Amino acid sequence: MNVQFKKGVLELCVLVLLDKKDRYGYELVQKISDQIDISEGTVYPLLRRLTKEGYFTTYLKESTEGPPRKYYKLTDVGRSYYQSLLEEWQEFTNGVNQLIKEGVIDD
Amino acid sequence: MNVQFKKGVLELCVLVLLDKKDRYGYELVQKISDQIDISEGTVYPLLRRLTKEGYFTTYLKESTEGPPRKYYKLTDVGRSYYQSLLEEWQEFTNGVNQLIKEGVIDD
DNA sequence: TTTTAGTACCTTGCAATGAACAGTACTGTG
DNA sequence: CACAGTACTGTTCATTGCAAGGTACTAAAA
Repeated sequence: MNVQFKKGVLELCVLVLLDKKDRYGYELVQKISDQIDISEGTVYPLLRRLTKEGYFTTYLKESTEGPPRKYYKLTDVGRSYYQSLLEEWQEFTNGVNQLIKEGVIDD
Repeated sequence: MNVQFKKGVLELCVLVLLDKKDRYGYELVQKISDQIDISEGTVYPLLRRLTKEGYFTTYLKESTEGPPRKYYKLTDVGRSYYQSLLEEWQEFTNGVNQLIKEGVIDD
């Protein structure tokens, strides 16, 4: 899986998953890994940065399956940011896919 | 336009456009800029790298509209690389879009 | 009790690449 | 000649995912 493609997208993936419900870090890693190959070591610094920037808040919650979990919760600012990032992603991929189409059909 | 999304994709864009016909650098910049916002300063080092790696060959051609143009031509190796990169892109964006869908519909 | 395995979180140095900037060179036109 | 448009080049920097290497908690097995 091309590392460079992934840049900038992890952020979007995390935001998407948190839009609907709070999740803990390991869970985010697992959900994302279902679809794209990522490194766990990447996600935590990212979560910390986005929290620091005000997009998430965090809280601890005891778990019956292991150690306490640190949950991440999207803020209003985070939700707003997510929506603009999602738009950018769609605009961007449409542009690339358009180019792919043009490349294929000539001009 | 999110800079990080673009990483790794410029390569694909250039390869796509050259798959069907030889093009010169400035033309590539223009065609890509039609769809996504890029910096000219980025493309030439990329073209040089991909040429060095054997994916393109180059030739000069006089132009009636300005200075001579340096054309880029995809090699067989380049074509092969393009096809695998295209597959990766599609796999990757499918994965991300799947996550976006899941994020939206919950789990 | 200690060890192990699974769960869950954290840190650091590095590689890669797009942007921004600052040029150079060619050609035709005014 | 100067200018504008065409076309190409080089360098430094910021950003972020990877890989590697941990730490800590809990329950179950030895």
